[in-house]
Amino acid sequence: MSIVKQIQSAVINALSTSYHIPFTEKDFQINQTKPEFEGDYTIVLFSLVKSLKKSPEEIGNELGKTLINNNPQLFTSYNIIKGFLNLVVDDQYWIALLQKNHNDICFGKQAMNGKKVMVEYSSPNTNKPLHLGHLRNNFLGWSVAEILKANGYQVLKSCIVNDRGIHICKSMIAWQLFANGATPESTNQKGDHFVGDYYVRFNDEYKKQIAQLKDGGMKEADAEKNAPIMLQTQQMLQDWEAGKPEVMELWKTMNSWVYDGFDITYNRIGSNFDRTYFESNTYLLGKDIVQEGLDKKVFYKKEDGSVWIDLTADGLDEKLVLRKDGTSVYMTQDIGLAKQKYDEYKIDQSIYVIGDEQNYHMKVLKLIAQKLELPYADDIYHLSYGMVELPTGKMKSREGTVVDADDLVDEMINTARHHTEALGKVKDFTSEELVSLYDVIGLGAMKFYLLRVDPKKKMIFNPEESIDFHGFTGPFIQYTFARIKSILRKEKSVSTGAYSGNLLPLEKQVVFVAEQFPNIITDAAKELNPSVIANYLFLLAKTFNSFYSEHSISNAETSHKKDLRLQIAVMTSNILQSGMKLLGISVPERM
RNA sequence: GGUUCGGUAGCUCAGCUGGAUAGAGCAUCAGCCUUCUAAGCUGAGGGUCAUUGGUUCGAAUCCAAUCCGAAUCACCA
Repeated sequence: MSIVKQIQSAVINALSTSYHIPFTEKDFQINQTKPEFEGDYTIVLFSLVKSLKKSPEEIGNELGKTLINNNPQLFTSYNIIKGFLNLVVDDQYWIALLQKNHNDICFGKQAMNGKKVMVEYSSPNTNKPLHLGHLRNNFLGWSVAEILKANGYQVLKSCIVNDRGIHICKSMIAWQLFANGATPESTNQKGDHFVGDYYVRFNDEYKKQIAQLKDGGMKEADAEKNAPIMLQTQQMLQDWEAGKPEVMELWKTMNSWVYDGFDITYNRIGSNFDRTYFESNTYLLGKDIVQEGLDKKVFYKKEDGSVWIDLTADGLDEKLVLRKDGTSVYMTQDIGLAKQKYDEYKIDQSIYVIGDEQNYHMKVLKLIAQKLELPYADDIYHLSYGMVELPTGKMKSREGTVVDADDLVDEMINTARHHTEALGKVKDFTSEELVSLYDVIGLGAMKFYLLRVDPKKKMIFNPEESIDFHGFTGPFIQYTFARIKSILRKEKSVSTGAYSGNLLPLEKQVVFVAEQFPNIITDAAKELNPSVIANYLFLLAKTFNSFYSEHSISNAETSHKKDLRLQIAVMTSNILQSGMKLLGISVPERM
C-alpha cells in the first residue's frame, strides 16, 4: 500500500475515533510538503473546520498527536503552520521500503486483472510514407499498450491499413502514366517513398490540368471534376471495385512496395501489431448493421435510397450511413470493424488512437453504436491526440511540407552519433555496439520528445531546432541509468540488508520519489497519458543526480552507508528502466 | 454560425478532482571535473497564469461573459 493511502486511512481512523463522525478520504486533502517546511506529507485542515467547528490549529494539534500515538512506526513528528499539518515520516519506513523493493524489477506493476483491451493505432495509408504525425501516433499507441499491460490488462495492438479508395488510385494512375515501368528496385528507392512520389506527381499533374481547363474557359468546380487524370482515377476505382484483373494486379504490386517500406520503418522505430486489418477487407462490413438499424428505426431511408441517422436531438447533425447506390461510407465501415473486433476477441475495451481532427466522427460512431444498443458501444474509447504542427502551420503531404519519419529517424541517430563522438566515452565499443547505441539514444530522444507532452494538446515541432539531448529529455534519463550501471559493474554484490541509521535529506528524497512509481503507473493508465510517466522519470533522474553529485556511493562514509546507497542506486535504475520501457524506450548500459 | 479543444517565463511545456511565496527544460549569466560517467550538479535573472466579473477562509485551477487561435460540422477517408 502506498504511503499516501496509509496516511489517508490513518487520518480517517484518527478522525473517526476522536470525533465520532464518519470521514472518507474526500473530506481532506493530502499534499507533499513544500520543501521550505519540515515534513514529508501535509494534511490540509481547512476542509475539516466546518464539520468539526474548531480552529485549524486545534484540529491540527489533536490530529497530529493522535496520528503519532496510533502510528508510531509511521510518523516521528508533526508541525502546524497556518492550516497545514506537516507530518514527518519515520526514516525506518523509507529504509524498509527500499530494502523490500530495490531489487524488484516488477516494482509498481499490477497483477493480471483478466480484462482484455485492444489498442488501435498507426493507421497508415498505402499511398505515402509515414510522417511525424504517424510517429506521435505510433509512440502513443505503443506506450499506452505498455502502460495498460503494466496495469494488468491483456492488450492487443491492432492496426487498420487504409489500402483502398480514390487516394490509392491516384498514385496508381500517376505510376501508369509517368513511371515507364520503374520500380523501387530499379530506382533504388524505399517502396513507400517511391509510391509517395507518384501521389505527389498526381497532384502536380491534376493542378496543371485544372489550370489548363480554366484557361479554356471552364469554371473551377467543373475543371476539378473533369480533369482527365481525375476521370481516369475514378474509372480505376470502379475497375478496382469490380475486381478487374490488371487493376488488382497493379494495386497488389504497388501496395507490396509500400509494405516493404513500412516494414523497414516499423522495424526501426520498434513498433509492431498483433492484428492488422486491411480496409480492402473491411470496407463492405457494416451493411448488415445498417439493415438492423433500419429495422430498429434508428436509421431512416431518404427518397433517393440513401440511409441516414438523425442526431440533431443530441446536438449533432444528420449523418449518412449508406450511400444512395448502396455502398458504404467511412462510418459504416467503422461500425462494422468495431463489431468484428468485438466478435473476434471479446474485448472489454477498444481504444482508438486517432487525431483530434476526428473527434466528431468518433463521437458519432460511439453514439450510433449506443443507439443500436450494440454490446460493445460503451467500450469504444477515442484516445484523441493533437496534431504535430510546424512553426509555419499544418503539415500537408500534398504540398510536400511534411517531416518524413525516415528522415527524422536518420537525423536523430546522426545527432546521437555526433554527441557521442564528441564526448569520446565509448572508444572501446565495437562498431555494432556503436550502431545500436546511436539507435537507442537517437530514438530515445525522439520518442521522449513526442511523449513528454500531454497527448491531447497539439504540439509544435521546429525542424530548424534539433531535438535536445540535455535537460528534460530521453538521453538525460538514459545517461542517469548508464551512470548507475557503471557503478554497479564495479561492485561485486549489493547487500540486501536493512540500514539501521538515519537518512540524509538527499538519500531520503530519492526513496521518497521512488515510492511513488506504482501510483504513477496507475495514474498514467487512468488518463491513458504517457507524459505522466515521462515527467515522473525526469523527476526521479534529477533527484538521483542531485544525490549522486553530493554523496559518493562507492566511497561512502561507512560500509553500511555504502550498502544503503547501492540499494538506492539499484532501485532507481530499475525504475528508470521499467519506466522507459513503458514509453517504448531502451536504456543503454553505457553511453 | 453550431459544437469541441486550447491561451501559464523570450521559446517548448508541467501544474487544472481549489491550498502555503506559480514550477521544469531550453536560451542568458555566474560557479563546480587530479575523487563513482560534466549528456551532470549548484545558483541568478526572467510571470498582470489572455481579459473582466463571480463563487469562498483561499482561484492558474470552478462558473459566466469577452478577446485570440485551432479542429470539426462531406454521398472524402
